[in-house]
Amino acid sequence: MRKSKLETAETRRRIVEVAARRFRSQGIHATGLSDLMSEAGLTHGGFYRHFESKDQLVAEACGVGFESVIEAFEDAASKAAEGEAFKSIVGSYVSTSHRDSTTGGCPIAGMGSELAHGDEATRAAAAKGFNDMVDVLAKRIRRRNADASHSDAVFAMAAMIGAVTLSRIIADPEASASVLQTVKQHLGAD
Amino acid sequence: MRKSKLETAETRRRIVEVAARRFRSQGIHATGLSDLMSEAGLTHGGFYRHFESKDQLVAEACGVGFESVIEAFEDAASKAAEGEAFKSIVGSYVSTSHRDSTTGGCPIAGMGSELAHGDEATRAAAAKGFNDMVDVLAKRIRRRNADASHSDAVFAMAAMIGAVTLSRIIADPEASASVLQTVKQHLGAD
DNA sequence: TGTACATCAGTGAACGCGCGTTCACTGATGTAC
DNA sequence: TGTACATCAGTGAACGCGCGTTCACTGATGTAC
Repeated sequence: MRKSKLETAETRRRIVEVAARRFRSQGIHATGLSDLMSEAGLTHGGFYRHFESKDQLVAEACGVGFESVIEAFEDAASKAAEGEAFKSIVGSYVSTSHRDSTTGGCPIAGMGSELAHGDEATRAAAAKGFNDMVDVLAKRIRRRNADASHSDAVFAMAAMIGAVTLSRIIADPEASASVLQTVKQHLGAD
Repeated sequence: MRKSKLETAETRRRIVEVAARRFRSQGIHATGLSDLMSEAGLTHGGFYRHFESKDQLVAEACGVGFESVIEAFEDAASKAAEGEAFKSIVGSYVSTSHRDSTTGGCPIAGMGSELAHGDEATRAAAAKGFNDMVDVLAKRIRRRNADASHSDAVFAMAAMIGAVTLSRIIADPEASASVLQTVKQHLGAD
């Protein structure tokens, strides 16, 4: 039953992608490896041919999750009109469609409180992801100097993450959307 | 072995308090009822004399958690100089001591991503807690009208929640504190 | 290039464990007379 | 106020279940000659 190197790499990639989706949408603790593996078309026994532990998968899935967010940032920026890239990024992040995204979304918004209790590699991946998001955002902020842009980007990201986290907790659709709208407006992206 | 009504009420209160502490510091899924009960000085079998389910306890513990945060808000405000109440509240929330608090802290910062998957009562308790925090904060914001103060308070809370969530994920103490400092500064509370 | 053998991806059963929940039981509390 | 009985808080064992992890096995892939 041995698979070719290509197939093996493909399988591994598929497991990480499924994990990145499920961890973000359901949470880390709430997602079992058996479910994950069967969604990837495998039985759970094979998991340890690819990973040392669930923790290792969490860290990798976290990294992959951020990659998709960074891509979305770049996308939003490139589609925006001249000088509107910042607004475009904020608008795409602080949105009902990000809130309702079951397959993707920002790892910090989706599993933030669980990441705080993650192992070293997981927290490192999350911190790197955050820094990457900040850097992409900072580049789109017009300020007198780079430090000011960076500081503005950190602040904006904190508000954006808080907004999406809150919007997912608040069950009433109007109240939930209102939080998003308020934060978007205060960041000058409405 | 039956206990008096007073003792029963006291026991129940103790379970909720222990739960409010542990859920916030370790997360909901990561906290077992057996651990909880033994920390409250009981065996786990007695749990269902007080609660219908773990979910019910989660909702109540969430409510109790917010009460302590509201208290901290009022405390910070009352100790502040004239016109500095807003700064004082933000400063106490966006702080390393809140970040490092193992026994308390804001339920949304401590278990935000898990609350998003909570049952109806839990999410209702969380939404109420958020609105309460916003209201207390809004009262301390001097603005032309109440709506503007409320809007400012929602925005500030989102940034504050994001900041503490992030600071708990980022392992490097300097980088973690820097996020807190940046957000505090942008909210005018440094 | 062909052959013999080692490697290892994936299977499926099993491991020990802790989870939330249930239950028979105990005996002090609360209540009805 | 005193007594008989029902209630029920708490115990400790057990329930079924799913968790993360391990392992013997299969057989195609990869490798060495």
